[in-house]
Amino acid sequence: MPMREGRAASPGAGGGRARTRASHSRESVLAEAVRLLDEAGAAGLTIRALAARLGGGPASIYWYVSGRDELLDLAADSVLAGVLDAVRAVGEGDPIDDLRTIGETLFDAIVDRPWLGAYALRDTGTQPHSLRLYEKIGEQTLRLALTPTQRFHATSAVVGFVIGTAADMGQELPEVVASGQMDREEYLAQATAEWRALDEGEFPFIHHVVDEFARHTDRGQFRAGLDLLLAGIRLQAGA
Amino acid sequence: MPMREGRAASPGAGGGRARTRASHSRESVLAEAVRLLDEAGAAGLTIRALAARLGGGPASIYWYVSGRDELLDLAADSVLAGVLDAVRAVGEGDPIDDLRTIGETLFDAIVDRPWLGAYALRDTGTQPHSLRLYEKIGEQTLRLALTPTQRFHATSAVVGFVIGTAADMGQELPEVVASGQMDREEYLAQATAEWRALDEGEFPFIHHVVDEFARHTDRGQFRAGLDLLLAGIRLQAGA
DNA sequence: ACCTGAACACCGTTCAAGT
DNA sequence: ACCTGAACACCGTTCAAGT
Repeated sequence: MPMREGRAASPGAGGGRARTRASHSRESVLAEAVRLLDEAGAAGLTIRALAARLGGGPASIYWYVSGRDELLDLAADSVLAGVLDAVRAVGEGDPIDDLRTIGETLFDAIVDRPWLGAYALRDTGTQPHSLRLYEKIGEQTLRLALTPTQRFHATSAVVGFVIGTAADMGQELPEVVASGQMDREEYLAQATAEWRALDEGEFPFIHHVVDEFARHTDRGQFRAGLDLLLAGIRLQAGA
Repeated sequence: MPMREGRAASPGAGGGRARTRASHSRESVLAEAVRLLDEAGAAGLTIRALAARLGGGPASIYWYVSGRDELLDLAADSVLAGVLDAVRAVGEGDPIDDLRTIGETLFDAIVDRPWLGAYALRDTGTQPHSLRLYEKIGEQTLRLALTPTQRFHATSAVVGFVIGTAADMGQELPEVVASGQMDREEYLAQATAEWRALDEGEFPFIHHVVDEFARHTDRGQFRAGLDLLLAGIRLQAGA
């Protein structure tokens, strides 16, 4: 694991002498990885494409990162710095409300960057910002009348729900939208039509909620689910 | 999309004439895919490996399936037949208890087959068993005093929590366990040690729950979170 | 109808060698 | 200390051709 502190030797800064050899830094590698991920998704982040954009060969990446997996882990974690910053002031209000605020901020970040879902908050050992975000969420439960076990479970549940739901929604649109053949509205309309075509005796629930489905937004659905979970936590805390 | 009904022309059945050309069926392709997934995980399911095990060339797979993605989708869905069967009799008890039973059964199936997490209940349009499982979960909410919108949200929340949490836990152990260098206990011990080494002033929550973390089981953690969500749903239904 | 052969256009990763 | 060149051992997918 060759992990050094990046010394920020960004090309083109200063001197003006013509460069023949490419030179990166850990920060620039991760920043470019994030840019590539934003443009092309997780599948688009290849070692070779990343190296090409940095102006070097594939092998150079391995100086900064042990492999593609670690690259994804670190790139995802680096983005959580922004989430952490956005919730820095949270923690003075009603604890449940604050949990909701943090959860929504994290959810929005993943909706913005669907590739985040699969890698955010995965390994607190290698992801420093994930660790701090987990801590931040957990701290809200310290202000609730719960046992340590209950706090641990409540925090895990919130994290699991937010990440799980967001990750699921991020990849929800199968192939069609990704390839630009269809937008979200068309997709919803088609799925709705398929649901209506099902036998009503065999699928009573589907028919019962098909109108809700047609109207739903991912964010509203997430918000409602999070509120149910938070209601359960509040009940347990007797608050 | 060349999707025909499989006609089950499994080799070796009947005649006894020596076969020179490989011959599959859609069912045998999916069954072998599941076997490969169980042995080697999602990364191990390559078109080439699958074809080799079926005794043919890679191109033959494309007769039964439009590509690797559809293969994963269908293989995952095929396994849900077992889950559906296991919960067929559920639906006569307390609705919340029945939701818990279905949720746990699905969770256990994903723990057994970690590759399931990323593909189960993803697209009701192409996954018939996922559709039926979603219907089954939703039907329990029909017996609760909720509005259609609330039923839709409750069902989505349960599905999201179960799949999300299970998927997360299925890939939770990063590299070390997969490569067999470390078992779960060692991993937990190391992570616990790292948590204890953190500054207590900066990470009060981590220190507060480190003992719980050291003792926790994935299933217990899942169960506790699901109960919090179900408590929220029960509260909303006034039951 | 269903499979083969062979190619196309990629991958991640390693490692000796260079600077 | 950090990067290049070049190779190794793979991939998914396509498509004309065969049976």
